Amino acid sequence: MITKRRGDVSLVSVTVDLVIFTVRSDCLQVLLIERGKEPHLGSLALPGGYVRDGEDLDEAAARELLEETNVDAERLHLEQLRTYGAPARDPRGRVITVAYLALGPDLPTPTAGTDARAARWVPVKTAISDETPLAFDHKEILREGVERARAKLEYTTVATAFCLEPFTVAELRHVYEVVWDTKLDPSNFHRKVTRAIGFLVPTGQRRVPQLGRPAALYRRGYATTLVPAILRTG
Amino acid sequence: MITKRRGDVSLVSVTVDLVIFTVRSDCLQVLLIERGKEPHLGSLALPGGYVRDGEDLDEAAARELLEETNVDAERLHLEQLRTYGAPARDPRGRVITVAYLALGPDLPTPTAGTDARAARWVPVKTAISDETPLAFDHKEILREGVERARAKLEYTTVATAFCLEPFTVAELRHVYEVVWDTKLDPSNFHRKVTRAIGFLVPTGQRRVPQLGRPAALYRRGYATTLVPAILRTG
DNA sequence: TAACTAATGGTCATCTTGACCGGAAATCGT
DNA sequence: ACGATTTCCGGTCAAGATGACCATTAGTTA
Repeated sequence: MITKRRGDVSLVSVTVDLVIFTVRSDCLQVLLIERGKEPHLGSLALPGGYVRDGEDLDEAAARELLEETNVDAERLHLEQLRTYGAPARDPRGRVITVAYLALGPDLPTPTAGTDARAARWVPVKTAISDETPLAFDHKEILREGVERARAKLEYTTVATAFCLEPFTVAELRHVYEVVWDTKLDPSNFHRKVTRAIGFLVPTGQRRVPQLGRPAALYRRGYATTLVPAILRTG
Repeated sequence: MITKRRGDVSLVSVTVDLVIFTVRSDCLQVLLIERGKEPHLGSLALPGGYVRDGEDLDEAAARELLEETNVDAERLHLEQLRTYGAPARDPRGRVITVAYLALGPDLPTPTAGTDARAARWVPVKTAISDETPLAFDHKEILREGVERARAKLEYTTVATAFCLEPFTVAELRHVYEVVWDTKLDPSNFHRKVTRAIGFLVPTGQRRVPQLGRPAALYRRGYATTLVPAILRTG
């Protein structure tokens, strides 16, 4: 293991890794790359990379997001998840990684990044299963990302980050159903979501669907916390 | 600024910083140290220190906790808060810090640690005010720690981490009142906490106070999430 | 024009919450 | 000894939230 010191202090490399979720084809999907170099060459992994000199952590996450998905971080919800620093988590030496959670609407199919052979969307159900090995400790990171996303839908308004504006209540409900993997009563969901203060702003427009009654269109409101919360039960 | 590289990759120093809260004399207090060396010599700061070779982040946090407070981390609630890595946050060079939140019962007055001239409890109200300068970005970290602690009391059972077992419902209520800086209705609070599943385990014992009716004694239950949650309102 | 589908509104029993009252169980002062 | 005082803790009640479910609305399709 390579170890350098600055004075009495050990030095480490710092990376950011991204858990990027979207809702695609009725399914919560995560962006994974096929690693293009060692270690773990060819393995599936979370996209990420080294934090550069003079770069803040959030900046590094936004930059990696742009590189891997060609989507401006402005349009996504991006928040820090947790930092992972087990001494042996990377065979190259002491590398700690700051994991970020990114939530966005159905994004363009990503191009392969610099260090990756390929990048693609993988259903979360597949990615977290034991049959899908992931590089480093990325499976643990992914699992915590899923749990964080699920929990945040309860008491924050982040679910709207999965929707392209303007969106319908049904689209928002679909997000909840997919992320939580449950069915929700359309009528009760409609009531909750429209009464929650600052959650949705009606545009006055309507969208005519393939089938059924046209639905009102909304934009995100100013609220970030959801009161009252929408709780998972059962 | 000192910068070293390993191959193409910049190397940074990693520290852990601790936001240690306790409830003392009707007041939420945070453990601060007076720095014993540069930079920010003499300033108030959060306790913390460098992560050592071969040491996991949680281990480093537990070790620093022990060094600064002489309290075994087993008895405290310890969780990662967030990682701070603004490029210029430390004049010594690139140093990122993994902040931890620690919650515990009224702890023994701490001894000064290795890098500190003195360590003492400071009321949070004082510590976050503009009249109290803190070293580095520690004021921002402290503010986020306070907000995290307040939020966690709503939907988790961590409030019991502030209590020495066994404890009474009134002691637990006191924790909520101090952390949230509100008054709570004793009767309604009693109903909520005793009905919340897995929150409290009755010991069958009672404690006779200076004044008033004896109170039943409880221990922590198995639950970590609080259902139903106890929400702050108004 | 009837059938179909999805959006959205309404009803109702149940549960939770906050405000508040009152009894229980201890100590203290006289 | 006995009431005053304090705190614990149980009970009541109205208001609001929730889940289950039905009804209406507004489109398309056969």
